[in-house]
Amino acid sequence: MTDSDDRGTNARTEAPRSRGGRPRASSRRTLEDAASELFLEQGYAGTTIDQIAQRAGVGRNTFFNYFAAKSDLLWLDVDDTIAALPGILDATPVGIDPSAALEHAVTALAARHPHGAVPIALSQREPMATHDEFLAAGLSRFLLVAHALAGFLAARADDGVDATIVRVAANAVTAAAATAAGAWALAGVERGDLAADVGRAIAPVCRGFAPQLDPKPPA
Amino acid sequence: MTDSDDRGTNARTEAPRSRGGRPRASSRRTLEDAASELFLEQGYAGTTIDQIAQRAGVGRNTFFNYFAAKSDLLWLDVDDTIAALPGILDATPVGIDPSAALEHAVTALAARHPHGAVPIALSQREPMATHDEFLAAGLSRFLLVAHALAGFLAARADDGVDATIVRVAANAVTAAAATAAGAWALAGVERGDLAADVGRAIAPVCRGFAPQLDPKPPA
DNA sequence: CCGGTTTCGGTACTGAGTCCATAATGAGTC
DNA sequence: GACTCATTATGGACTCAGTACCGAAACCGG
Repeated sequence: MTDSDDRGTNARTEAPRSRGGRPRASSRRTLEDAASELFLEQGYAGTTIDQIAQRAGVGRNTFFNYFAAKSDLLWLDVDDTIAALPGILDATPVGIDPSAALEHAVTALAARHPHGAVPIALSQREPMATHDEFLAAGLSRFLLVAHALAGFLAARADDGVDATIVRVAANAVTAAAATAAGAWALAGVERGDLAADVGRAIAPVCRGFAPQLDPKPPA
Repeated sequence: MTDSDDRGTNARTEAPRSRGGRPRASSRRTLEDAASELFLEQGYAGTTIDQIAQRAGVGRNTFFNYFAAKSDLLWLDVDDTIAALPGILDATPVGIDPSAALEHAVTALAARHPHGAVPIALSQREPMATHDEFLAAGLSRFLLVAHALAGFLAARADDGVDATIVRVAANAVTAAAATAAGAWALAGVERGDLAADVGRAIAPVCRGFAPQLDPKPPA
């Protein structure tokens, strides 16, 4: 996650292919599938990038053309949903209070997430034993979301609102949502509606920050 | 942070030295100092563990006897404060509502933190350029705190309270506190009272979760 | 066919973290 | 003092992620 260029974390856009050039022999998908298989067989830590590339029929360097780090493979589904966040924020109605808009946007994001899309590491917890690296890579996603929410809040809240409290609220809401999403993912087959779970989790936080974020009624 | 044994993250206890054995030639402190110097001179990424060990007059492997990972060096002061959390939780009065107890404990923890103790990476941000690794290592600390708070809440809250909401509340409070602490650390010399800042940040969260965490008044 | 552009693939390198075998040191014991 | 035992230090060898570089392959428009 040290990159800000094309490849890696948030670059799932399928190759703009501006002009010419050699075609991408092994579409990103092939690497994802190879990795998923190997992770199931040998676990995450027990799988090397060489093996992934080899099974995908590709050179080792090609792997790094598509992913910035091995740990990015653990968050594929989540990255798709995160990529939709900016659009959702833009589409959030403007007439409502900032705290309500925040709650609305995050719930909408959760609703957009495919029901079966559970990160590899969470759906196969036992054979993985990666907790640390998995979570560390997850923090990058957390920060992306929290940063986007903070910008959203700052734009909608009164100018008088302290910038720090905006970031605190954004991070707290993100943490609540992430916790609920994690519990949802770990619930296994009998998991229910992600949006409902996330909504229940963030509602208290939004309520708590509402007095400071929302404009006072003029009365 | 892959370890649960003596060394690493949370082992700042100064050598119980139960019985005999070769003396610890280079007390952990020497390594910390050597690392701090080198980080200032060359930045975090530009400093290798070999260099740190060499300046401390110690073999490379000895470094790993005291720290589980290079990134642990970035969080020395924070680890000290986190180590005090269990004691603070135990000392929190039992007569009050769980949400108030949570707020009280976290504020007390912040109050205990030494005023000048700012993590290396935050106090010297420009020359470091490590944001990613720094934050990833920080997540381990976050989880330690959040887990402790969740256990605390679970013990104090009504039995009827959903376990997930307890974890959501603990994580949201931890996120709020961490955000405020980060802003405090980045504020530079004119930073004020950490406990006050943290208190302001977590109060809305605690207030928001109070209806679900605290026992209903019998009336 | 030719320049331009992009990807592919190999080699080589750095550095973190692990493993292991061995040496050094000290405490307790006889 | 000699012996044993536990603890720590140290060095060598190893794996693997991630980076840098370069030449070759493949496609594009002209």
